[in-house]
Amino acid sequence: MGRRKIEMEMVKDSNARQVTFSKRRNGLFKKANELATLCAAQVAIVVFSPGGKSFSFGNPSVDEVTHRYLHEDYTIQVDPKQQAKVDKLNQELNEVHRELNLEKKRGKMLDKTLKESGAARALDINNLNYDELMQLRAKLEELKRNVKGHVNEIEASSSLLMLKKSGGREDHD
Amino acid sequence: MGRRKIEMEMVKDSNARQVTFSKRRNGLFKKANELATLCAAQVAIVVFSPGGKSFSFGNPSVDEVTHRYLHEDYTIQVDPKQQAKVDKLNQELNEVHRELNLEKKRGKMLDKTLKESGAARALDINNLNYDELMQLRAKLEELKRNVKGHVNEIEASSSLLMLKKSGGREDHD
DNA sequence: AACTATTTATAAGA
DNA sequence: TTCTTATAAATAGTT
Repeated sequence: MGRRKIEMEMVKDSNARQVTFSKRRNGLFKKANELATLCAAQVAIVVFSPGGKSFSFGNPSVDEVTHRYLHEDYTIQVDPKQQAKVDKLNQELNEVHRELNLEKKRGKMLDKTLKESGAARALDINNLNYDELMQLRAKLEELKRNVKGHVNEIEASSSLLMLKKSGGREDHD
Repeated sequence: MGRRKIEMEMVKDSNARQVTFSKRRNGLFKKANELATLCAAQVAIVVFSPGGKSFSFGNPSVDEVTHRYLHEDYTIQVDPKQQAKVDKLNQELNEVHRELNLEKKRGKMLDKTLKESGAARALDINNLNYDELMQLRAKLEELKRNVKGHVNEIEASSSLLMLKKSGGREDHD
């Protein structure tokens, strides 16, 4: 779209490629914003440059949209006689997910706070003494032991309960 | 971009909005595909229509790109004298993450298997007796109690160790 | 980073 | 929905 039509293959010159990447990334994000605005749609885009740097666009946010995508509502199709029981179990499961999400949010806040004081924080880590480091290491090893079983339990229960999604889903490419 | 210039606000007529959504979603995915092809970039897009239906584009796949985004490598910047200790801790942390990811993959396989036998599976749930349902419920409650603490531990440790990422990251909107 | 000749996307109409 | 077409927007090559 410009002075010449170009072949749809990787731009060979790495400088030209970087320029094209930058221009088209901006174009893509602008289009995404227009789609969200005009159509009241939610949109999330994540792009990695060839150099491995990430760029993102999200409306209302990358996290909210990807979370919705990854956790699209699943509902069990059951005999109406059993519906009450299943509803109760679904409620339990939703509660677990809600708690997980709350904790993740809290974790992010923590991350953000820590990142904001970047340099100072690095110092703190440098100043941990050997005992403190070993304590942290032990904690991580305990975590490693526990995480495996718990994730298994969560996934198994989820699999059991989340069988049929409401609404459709289309994939392209 | 056509017969007339339009205002950048939600299209009021819902039929027109649906048409615009459909056209522009295709345009957006096409642009994304071109960006990936021309620039050897990775791109993931998730869109929810106002009606709540999801559409996605991914190169090489939505999952691969979002996973990379959510797990971008974080590395601590430290005094070289302390580097050895920190390397060891980073290794521990990476091990935890690797295990988490492995378990998630296993969970997905399980989900897939279960979904493939959709109808039959619904029957199985219907045929759980009351005791079995209560057992499952108890399991979920136990999970709920444990999940909170464990996620806390993981996030706290992560926050401590994942301070400065290698490579940058830019957010738009 | 700005410019501009072209190509591409798309709003409206059929 | 799909196609057509007039026009707006994006962008490839240039400066």
